[in-house]
Amino acid sequence: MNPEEIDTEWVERFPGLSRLEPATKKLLLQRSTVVSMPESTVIFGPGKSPENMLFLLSGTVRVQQVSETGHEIVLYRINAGESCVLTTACLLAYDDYSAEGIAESAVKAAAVPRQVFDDLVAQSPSFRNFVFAAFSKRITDLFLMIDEVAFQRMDVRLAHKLIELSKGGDQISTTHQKLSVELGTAREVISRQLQEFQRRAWVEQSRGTVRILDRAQLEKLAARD
Amino acid sequence: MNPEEIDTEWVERFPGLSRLEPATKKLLLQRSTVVSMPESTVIFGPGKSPENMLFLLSGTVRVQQVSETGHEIVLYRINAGESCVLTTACLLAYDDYSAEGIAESAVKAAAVPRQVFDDLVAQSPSFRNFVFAAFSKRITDLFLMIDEVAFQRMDVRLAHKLIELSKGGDQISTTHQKLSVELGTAREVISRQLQEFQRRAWVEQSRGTVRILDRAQLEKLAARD
DNA sequence: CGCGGCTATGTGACATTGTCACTGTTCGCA
DNA sequence: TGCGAACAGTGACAATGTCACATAGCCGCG
Repeated sequence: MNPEEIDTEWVERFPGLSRLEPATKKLLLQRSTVVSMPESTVIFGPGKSPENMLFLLSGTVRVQQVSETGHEIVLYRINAGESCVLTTACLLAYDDYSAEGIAESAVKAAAVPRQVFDDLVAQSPSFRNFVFAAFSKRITDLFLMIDEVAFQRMDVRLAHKLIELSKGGDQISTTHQKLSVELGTAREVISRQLQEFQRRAWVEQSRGTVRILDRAQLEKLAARD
Repeated sequence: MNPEEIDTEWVERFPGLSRLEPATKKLLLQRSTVVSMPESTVIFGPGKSPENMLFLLSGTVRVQQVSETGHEIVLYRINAGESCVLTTACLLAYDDYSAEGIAESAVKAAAVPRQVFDDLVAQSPSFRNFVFAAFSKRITDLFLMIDEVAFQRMDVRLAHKLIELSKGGDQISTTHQKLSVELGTAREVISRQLQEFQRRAWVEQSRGTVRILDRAQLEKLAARD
């Protein structure tokens, strides 16, 4: 909790919630607290179920999975304006699973107690709509991810990920190791693919960064699906 | 709808619903209709959103995905006692996606109109609980599936799938092609793996069937994760 | 400055899996 | 009986994963 940054109007700036009934907004604001967490905080994980539902106001949370074999893969990210509802709900129901949520940057979020969340779902049709839409989006995204992991070529997936991580810029600060976790593959595979991209003058590498030289070509490859 | 098979007590036999409040049960029974569908019915799919939520009373529904490349993979099955809530909800929210649900056997289900479903969520805490538990289970299962597809060896996955499909018996009626769709791989890969299993005398093959000879060895391999 | 120690990256050999283009086999049925 | 469709087998090759290393850049510290 960060007193000087309390924002009693956060609901208005939350895309999915601004159209709620006034009474619902009031309840949300009254019964929630705004919390801040530094980068790298483990927000939830094995044996660490949160007791609150979070609504992300700023920052991003990376949700990833570590399998028994030590392999890791990034499942998805929760950005400002989205909620952890589903992941939180999952943890409440099945606390023996292996995904964890990590603050990828400093994070500010509204924490809503479980009971309040339940009341909101009961009271507000538009809040129900918001929650079910979030669940639905997540499930359909997971469907697409399964399809990609199972059937997509690595070069296409890497090109796609580079475009995504560049966020419009041309410089990406990351390592081959981190990229391999993003895609659920081995570091060596990333190294080889990046070398091939470099050979084609699509990217330029230096220790810890990848610079995009020919975005158009990368996008063309990424579109192959 | 199948008049002679109407079962006004189905709610009682539904594991997740039998503990609902009496008023909720009554509402469910009054406002739903029991429908029957023959095997191979496409219950939902691209461009075919159902207007009702289904609660499966008997039979199973296979949910699979067809990607643009023509590859297929089975995502999960819905068995008697479970509901299509999530998949249906997904379709309502994002009707441009590619998963489809197919009756794997003759299916009997209770159809609940969307509006009634919404009312139930609003009214009944235990129905909410049921719905969120279903969503949560599905999402955690999808997490596990992503992990398996990304990191598990094919022989382990096939052994696992054979055990699962055998349902305790030793005879499985399926083709290499169907097994490849179950695991999201190519038919040739299944053929090779089954030949290896056969060489080790773990299974016996004939056209359209696989017979398990050494379940213990298959289970031992399947446990490798 | 130079020297470890750490992290990041490169490399080659090999195993596994996916793809392609076939062939052969079995089954149902006209 | 012959034909077509579905099912299964095969070999060559490409793509990806695994392993055991080697090499290179970075940083703090004496």
